[in-house]
Amino acid sequence: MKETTRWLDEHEQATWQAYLASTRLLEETLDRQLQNEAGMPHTYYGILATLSDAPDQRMRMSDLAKVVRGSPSRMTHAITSLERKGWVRREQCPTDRRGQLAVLEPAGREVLEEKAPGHVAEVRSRMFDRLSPEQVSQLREICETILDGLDTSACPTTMPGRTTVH
Amino acid sequence: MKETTRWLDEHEQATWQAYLASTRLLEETLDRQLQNEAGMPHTYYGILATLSDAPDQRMRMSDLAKVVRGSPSRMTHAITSLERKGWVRREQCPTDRRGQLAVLEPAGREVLEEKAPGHVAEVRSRMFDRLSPEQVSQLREICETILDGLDTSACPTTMPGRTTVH
DNA sequence: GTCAGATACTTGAATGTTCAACAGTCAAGT
DNA sequence: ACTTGACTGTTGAACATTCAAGTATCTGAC
Repeated sequence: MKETTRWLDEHEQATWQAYLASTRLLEETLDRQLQNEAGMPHTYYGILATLSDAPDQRMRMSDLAKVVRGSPSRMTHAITSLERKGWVRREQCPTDRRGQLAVLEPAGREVLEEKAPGHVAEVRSRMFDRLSPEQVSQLREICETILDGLDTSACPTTMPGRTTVH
Repeated sequence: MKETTRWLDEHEQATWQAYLASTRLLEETLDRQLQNEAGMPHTYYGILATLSDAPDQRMRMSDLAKVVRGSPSRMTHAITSLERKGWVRREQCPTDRRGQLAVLEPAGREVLEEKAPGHVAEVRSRMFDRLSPEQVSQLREICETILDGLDTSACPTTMPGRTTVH
């Protein structure tokens, strides 16, 4: 308990500041873009995208929550909101009466297909187009390392197969 | 307009997924820790920390917003909330009658000093302790590059001098 | 000096997130 | 069969953030 704190040195501080600023600003930028063009935040887009990759365009709430890394509560609220827009529908899980399935509606798939190109373009222009191939690899390595230290549940390295871009 | 979209290849997708997951999860972790231990979100902690580094522990709302990269509205709400907790106080700006100064209260400084070690420890254990020195440098480079492409206003590379850790 | 436009901050409504508490269901043991 | 405990999902309140609109003040051009 008595140990004196190991503060961040100058380089670490600068790194931390840059990290915070860039990650927040990027998230904010993507959020705003999707909000304007698709009428939903980035996280909701992620939900639709995940659903569209799922077999039969449907998924259990809890699984969805795991993949997207959101709380159960968040999922409930999110799906409720997406349901109101007609982009998603709930369905009783046939094998488990506790369960609910979130099902992507045609309208939802449409929005997704319509807005995906713009979104990818944004991601590219803000991130991948600015980094060298080596930097992309470095970033991946770094993020996966950090993730390993955080992710108590869920997949350590592999992602479920995705055909669409998020 | 007709251009076919350049989708992300497999490696880019994996990178993007890892990036999203790690940044969100890390932010969430820090947020939760500060919420539990200090009773405020990470962004509010950043505001207090910024104030504590400012000359005379005070700063114009707009300058504060610039440094922390938040909207004016956010600042108003945030300072209002911090004021309610007695950690900050508003003061009329002497040179510009439109202006407001946010002033760090002793109580605010106390919370900051009390909670800073735990916060730094968390940042270390989640991030810096897991990365090699080269990776830290790479990360800094990457974040600064991305930031350059996003930051319309504010400082491109240099941060205002900070003595405290965030 | 005055007026137009920019700047600084506030307000209130809407949205998304979290948390704690809850109800229904399952699975395992007894 | 029953009970216990885990799991699934929902609810409502609290909170942070955004957006659009509004007020007050400053600044510069005329």
